[in-house]
Amino acid sequence: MPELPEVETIRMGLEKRLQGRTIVGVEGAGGRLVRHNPQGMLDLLAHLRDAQITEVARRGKFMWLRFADQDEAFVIHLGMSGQVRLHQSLLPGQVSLAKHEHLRLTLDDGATVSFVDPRTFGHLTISEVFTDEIGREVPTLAAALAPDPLEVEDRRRFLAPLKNSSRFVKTMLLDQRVVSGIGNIYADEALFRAGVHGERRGNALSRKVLLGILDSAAEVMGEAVKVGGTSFDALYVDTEGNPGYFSRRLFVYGREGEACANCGNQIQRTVLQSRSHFFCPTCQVRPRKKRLQ
DNA sequence: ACCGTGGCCTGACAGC
DNA sequence: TGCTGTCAGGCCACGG
Repeated sequence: MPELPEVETIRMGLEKRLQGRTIVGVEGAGGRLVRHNPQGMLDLLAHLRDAQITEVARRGKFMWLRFADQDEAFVIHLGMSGQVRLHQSLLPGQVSLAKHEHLRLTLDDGATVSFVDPRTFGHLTISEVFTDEIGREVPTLAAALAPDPLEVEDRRRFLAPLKNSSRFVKTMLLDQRVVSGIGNIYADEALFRAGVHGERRGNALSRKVLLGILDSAAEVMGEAVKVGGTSFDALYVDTEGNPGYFSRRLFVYGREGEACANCGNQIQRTVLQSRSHFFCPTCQVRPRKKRLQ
């Protein structure tokens, strides 16, 4: 579930408490979460044990820890239901891993970091890093990822694939190889703010309109980071267990039948590639339909 | 190369 | 208070 703002909220929470710390204890349950590791859970634990954390980094929805004297990063992807929780110390009765707790790290200050994921769509992976075309060190696991709109100021960098394709613009916003970090919530919010329907084709939109969509995406995600992201339920909470407060500032997502804040007409929901698409039918003009024979 | 669908999983919620 | 169906913030693999 978490998109860029939620992952960034968690990254900041981790950075505050993990940077400079050394991992003194590791406990892992294995299973689906480590499916991308060729060497499995034991190798992952071996990389983490006694490692000193130097950095907590993020691109799009991927997050990773870097360590002193290691070329490998510990990559965390939360999928739909992944959580990372910090505790000052081990609570009584917390000795063994809880249900859906797949990995637990103990730090040299006694704090613990737990990775929880009921649906196991997320993954935890050790991956080597390389230096990408904009000079950032990123894990090879995330090599196909485009940069995200909050790390690249010049949004023209994202234009070419959008402008040259006849795919739906919403589909491309969700394509992490085109621009990363945007998921279903923020795609709909960015399109609403830009006044563009998600079923417009990329090559049917002007560069100006496309840049406007990218600006809106950066703007809405930046605002969401400031209030800790979007929580609809207890599935998304930050590292301290607190929800984010951006759901009250969503204009269209999850608001089918409610009045559009801009024009007062009813927000509609449609399905695009098996996923909900929320939009205002008057503020976001649909593409012209081909005349049926 | 694209679109649409279904699958991966569990839990929450609505309606009966 | 069940039960059953539907849905979910991500992503990937099919088939057409």
